[in-house]
Amino acid sequence: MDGMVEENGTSTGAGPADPLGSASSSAPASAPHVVAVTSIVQLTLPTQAPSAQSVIQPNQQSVIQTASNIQSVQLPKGNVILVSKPSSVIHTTQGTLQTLQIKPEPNSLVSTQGQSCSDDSCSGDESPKRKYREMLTRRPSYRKILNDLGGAEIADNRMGSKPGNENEVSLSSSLSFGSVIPAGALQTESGLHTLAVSGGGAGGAIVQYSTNQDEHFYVPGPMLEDQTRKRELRLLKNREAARECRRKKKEYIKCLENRVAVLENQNKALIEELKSLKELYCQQKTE
DNA sequence: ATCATCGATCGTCAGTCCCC
DNA sequence: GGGGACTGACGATCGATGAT
Repeated sequence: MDGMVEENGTSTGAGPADPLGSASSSAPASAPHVVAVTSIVQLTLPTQAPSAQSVIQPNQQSVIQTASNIQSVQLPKGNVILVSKPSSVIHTTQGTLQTLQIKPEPNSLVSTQGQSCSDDSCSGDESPKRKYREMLTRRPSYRKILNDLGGAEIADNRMGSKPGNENEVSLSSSLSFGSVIPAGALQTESGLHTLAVSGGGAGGAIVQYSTNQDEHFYVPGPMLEDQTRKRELRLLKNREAARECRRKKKEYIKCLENRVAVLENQNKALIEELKSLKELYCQQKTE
């Protein structure tokens, strides 16, 4: 999922997995596409309102893109339309003058070059097995994805969490390692039992309880101090890592939602433009 | 007021990845 | 290979909401 779309809808990179990016990079430079031209008509489409500006800017990865700014294509009846439309959603990398090939196939909307590939599925030697393998491989971590997005600067707005938990019981004044205490003495609201025990090391120790058969807690002896300290540290780190991971996951999902919105807008605009082009074509045809 | 349900959040475990 | 980081999965908890 490289090359994600940021909130403003601009692509941040031409990542290989970006469906927009992959659609545009395959056009050979300046390949002419004049086929059996019988007549050429140049149209100038009415300029649209600013709100209807192209969603695909010239410096963007366009869904429909060529290397040259004038291109001819074959229409079903042999006519060629040169479209000059300043705010067209169909841009070249260098200009906005471009021709369209309206292919006879019903499913093909707009194509230059005769290759209407707009996703990764058309990349030649990609076998289905290979694609499945890639699907099954672990996707990049949220950290990587967000780094690629340039969103790594997402503020460290950690949720004011503090290490330790609400039910930590400090009995440092009365406990020592090896103590055995009644279970009832450690009741907490949620039933979690973590003891803070002083002595036996620098700054005391956090230990997990254990119970013996007759419902007493056993405070581990000094030999377990290191183990329990390490465990507590590991749990603490993992706790914070889980928080961070969830935060990144939320960001990632937000990005995906934004991307969906942008692509929906693009799709809408393209459909509208195609509609108007078809109308123009029909007009020309009837004349 | 009480109960059931649902969604969100959290902590923990386990598996995987990645760097040294 | 070892250790740390990351993340999916699971269960527990909590608050909101609707039904009774």
